[in-house]
Amino acid sequence: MVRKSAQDRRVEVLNETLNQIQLLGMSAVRVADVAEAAGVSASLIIYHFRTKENLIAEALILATERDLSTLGRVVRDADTPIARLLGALSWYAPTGEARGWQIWIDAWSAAMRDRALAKVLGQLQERWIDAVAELIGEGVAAGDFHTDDPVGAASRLTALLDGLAVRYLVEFARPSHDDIRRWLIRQMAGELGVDEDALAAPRRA
Amino acid sequence: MVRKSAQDRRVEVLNETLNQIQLLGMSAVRVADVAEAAGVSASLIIYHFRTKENLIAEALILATERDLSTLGRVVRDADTPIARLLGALSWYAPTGEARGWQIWIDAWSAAMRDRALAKVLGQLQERWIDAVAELIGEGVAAGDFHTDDPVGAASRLTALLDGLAVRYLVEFARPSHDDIRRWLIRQMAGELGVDEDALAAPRRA
DNA sequence: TCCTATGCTGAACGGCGATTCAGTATGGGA
DNA sequence: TCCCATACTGAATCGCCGTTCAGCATAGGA
Repeated sequence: MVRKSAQDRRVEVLNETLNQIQLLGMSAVRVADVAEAAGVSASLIIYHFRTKENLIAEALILATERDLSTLGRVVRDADTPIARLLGALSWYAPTGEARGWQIWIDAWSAAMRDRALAKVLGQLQERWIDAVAELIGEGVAAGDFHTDDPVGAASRLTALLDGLAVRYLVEFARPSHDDIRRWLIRQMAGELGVDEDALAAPRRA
Repeated sequence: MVRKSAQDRRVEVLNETLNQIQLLGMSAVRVADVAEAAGVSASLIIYHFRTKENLIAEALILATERDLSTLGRVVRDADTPIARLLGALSWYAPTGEARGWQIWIDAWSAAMRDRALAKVLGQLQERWIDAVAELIGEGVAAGDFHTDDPVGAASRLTALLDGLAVRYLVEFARPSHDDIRRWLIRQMAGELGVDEDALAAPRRA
């Protein structure tokens, strides 16, 4: 065993924890699974995190931080309001690269009975809605979008995507990639008073 | 212990199972919890259902049947297309009387890793969408609604409600009853080309 | 170079919870 | 009335898994 600094080892283990949660589900992961996947002993994990509950809580916090910072990057990478909003929502959508979706569905289920977890999820969701609302606000200021309730529009857009995510990930009667994209654009058009075509091909506009 | 017919005992236990799932969560219920709540021994439950997994699977099947038959009743009880659709969706909404919502969120999480469960949920969801689509179709025929894609509209409406249900039930930044109702009506109006006012007060129309 | 703080381990522990089992008792048919 | 199929039970079993513990080993400062 290569000896590492506590800090390094912790993030290493947390990453593997996220992998395993995604693979096996939050309620099914065993400490031993994470240990094996990370190539360390189970006791090491307890040594660093004290309890399994702690391990999972920290892993979820790490995941929210990552998601939010990725969101920031995605937003910074586009220039027009339309492209930025579309980029953000496309990344949020279950068909995007956001690999963590399954984790959030697990987390919802757990959070219904876990105050602390509910709080973490609440912050994540609030920051998502705020970010989307802000993008919408920018678009309104630029004259691209038209709505008098950016926050409401952001809530509804993300809620629709949450609902679609469930259907996409649970694998039954799965809506196609294209359906989801089309529906997202339709919803944006309706909420923001934009032409669907302007959304469908923003780069060629 | 009063001795009952196997059939009676089974439904009794299944009901108590659903209660306990809602109370404790699908992954946390123990056979002993259900047994205690039902006033029987744990062995009785295994006697009737062979395994815990089975017990939960059967309970969920029962729950879907109930939901669907309640849906049928709700729909039958209203007369105009607008009232029927609104009734159905209001019942589906997490603010409605549908007491089982938490169970479905748990079930989503489990279904991501359980083919059989995913199939049950798929059927439930498909029948919901079909029913809603049919109501929309009726409304279109009657000239109340306008859309060329009833199934798509039904999918999006129910997906939005799924997403809102999560926010409502996880208890963080919970949208209010009224928000949800307003948003539902707004979405219906957008999807179906109806006046929001006609939806907001259908009985006085 | 040595020494120690600390990263790390394997083996054992402990308790929990599903399932088994051997047996009890009762409702309903003959 | 009697009898037995079967509903039902308590106690025991058994495997699983988080956590503890006693010690090992190494990086890095003195």
